[in-house]
Amino acid sequence: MIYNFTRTILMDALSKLGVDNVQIILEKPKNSDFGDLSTNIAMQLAKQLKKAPRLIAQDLIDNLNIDNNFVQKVEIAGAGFINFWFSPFFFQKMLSDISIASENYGKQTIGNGQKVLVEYVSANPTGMLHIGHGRNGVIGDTLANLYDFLGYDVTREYYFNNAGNQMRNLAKSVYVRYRQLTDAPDFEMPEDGYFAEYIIEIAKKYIVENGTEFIEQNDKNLQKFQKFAEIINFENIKKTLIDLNIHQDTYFNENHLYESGKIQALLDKLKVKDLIYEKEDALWLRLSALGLENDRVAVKSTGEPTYRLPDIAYHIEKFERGYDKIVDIFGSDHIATIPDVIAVVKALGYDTDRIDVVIHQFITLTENGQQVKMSKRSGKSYTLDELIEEVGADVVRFFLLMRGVNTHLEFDLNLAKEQSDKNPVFYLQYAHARICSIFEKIEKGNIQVKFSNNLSGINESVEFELIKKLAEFPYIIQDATKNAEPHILSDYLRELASIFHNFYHNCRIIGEEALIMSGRLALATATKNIIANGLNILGISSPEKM
RNA sequence: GGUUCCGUAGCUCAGUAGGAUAGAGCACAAGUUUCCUAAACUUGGGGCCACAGGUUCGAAUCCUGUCGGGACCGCCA
Repeated sequence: MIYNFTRTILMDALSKLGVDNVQIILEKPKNSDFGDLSTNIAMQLAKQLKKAPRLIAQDLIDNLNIDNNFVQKVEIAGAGFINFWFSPFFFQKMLSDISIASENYGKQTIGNGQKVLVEYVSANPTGMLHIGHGRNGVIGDTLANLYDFLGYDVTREYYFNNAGNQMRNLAKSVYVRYRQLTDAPDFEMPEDGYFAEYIIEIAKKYIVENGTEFIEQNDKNLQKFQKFAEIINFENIKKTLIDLNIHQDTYFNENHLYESGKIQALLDKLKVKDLIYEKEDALWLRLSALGLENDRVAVKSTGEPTYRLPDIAYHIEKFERGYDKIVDIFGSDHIATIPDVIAVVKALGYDTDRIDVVIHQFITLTENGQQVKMSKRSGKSYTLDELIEEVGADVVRFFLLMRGVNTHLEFDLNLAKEQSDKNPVFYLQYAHARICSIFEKIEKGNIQVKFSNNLSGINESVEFELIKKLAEFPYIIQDATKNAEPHILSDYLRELASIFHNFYHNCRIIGEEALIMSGRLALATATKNIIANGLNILGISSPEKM
């Protein structure tokens, strides 16, 4: 509100000076000596107008149509900043608007019902999810929540491949474990097999359900083991996702692309466009014609396609399903392959600007200051299940979301396990619980509260600080979504909680005179709603008691 | 060797449409409770923003290079 208000009066003044089409940057000064809001527009225009910034600033102020009910003071400072101070009445009005919107404050319609597909997790059913999948899933799920909050029509998709090499490997590994448990203790695991403990569990389960009769190693039998393992793995994965409060609407099987003929259709199209050619019995994508470094194999000499072909077909499929926006969440291990896929999809005539690829970096787990190695081969990797079990879903989600997606985040197990004030999750949740307890006290103590629209009881600077922070919420949501950075929201909530705790410490609610009490209750209610909404978007619970 | 991410306080990290004195949490030190939850609040010390150049009124932020760490560079996905 202060942003729109200030932008409007500035634009008005600018047009009086004959300046149009400039973007006005408004920011909250770090130092409160510089007012409630600040703009550097005069400095921005210095070059264009060939005039000293401070003189431009003065011209602007002279032309500002200032309503003294809203604006207390405007000053020029430093090299040419224009600083605004707002009136208590304005802050009261802001709080009033926030209160009227109630739980819907911050919800927006800018998405306008546009269809967004967010794809995340997308782990193949070869085993348990690990912490890397967790980061992927939690980022995707939170972005989906954000889009939803902004009024987009969101579909959450999980893409998987239950065929191919990795799955055959899995089948073989389970089969070997089965043989080891039945007739052949010395049967050797394939070199690139899955060595993790759960493979043995699957084999044991197979025995429980099917007995221990001798099973010959052949394709048909391996198929049976594969299907068996796949079903168990998917059950486990889905359970883990639910435990972490990650939701998916649709599961898309890569195989569908083959069965429906989409892969063949893609190959045909590529041939027509001369983007594919044969060399050494394989089919190669002519990526060099699309501005990329090297051509890559699309179909191996064995006749099997590489992952590139279905990836391209899948993106086309997404376009054809009519999505306005396509969001992919990938780990940094995919970073090299994405340009290939995008380039081909673009060459086939699709508007790839609608694709937003979010790449997150890897995680390092530390315990007692030591890095916990995560190795797939040895099977010693920490599973998501174990992590959730140990520290709880709220903590896992928050820790995975509290850093920029582009940082190599360090997951400190000791800190995560800490059930104390050191753990940043509880700081937020505690603010929520504190507010709830005020209302509980009022209810139980039969305290009379007269709610009124008159917020003139709000006059302390801590209260204004809190209102300013509350008013940022809608912009924070937009920012976090646009930049695909959930941590923008978690950082904001932490700051909000901090200002609230400060307010709580300085301003009593119960027992104050009616006007002050009702005003502060409105403030507490608004804070509670925003924390609850924010935590909900992050997929974290808002406890009423702690 | 190439591509890419990162390098900011003792530790973990914000800040990168160029702007005012570079911030937060933790750790460390000192304080706050007859009063709505002390899982809280207040105050303090702590910095060659990896390094070197460049662009300009102004650079942690943009450009070039160097160094250090992660990821990727396959007829694996």
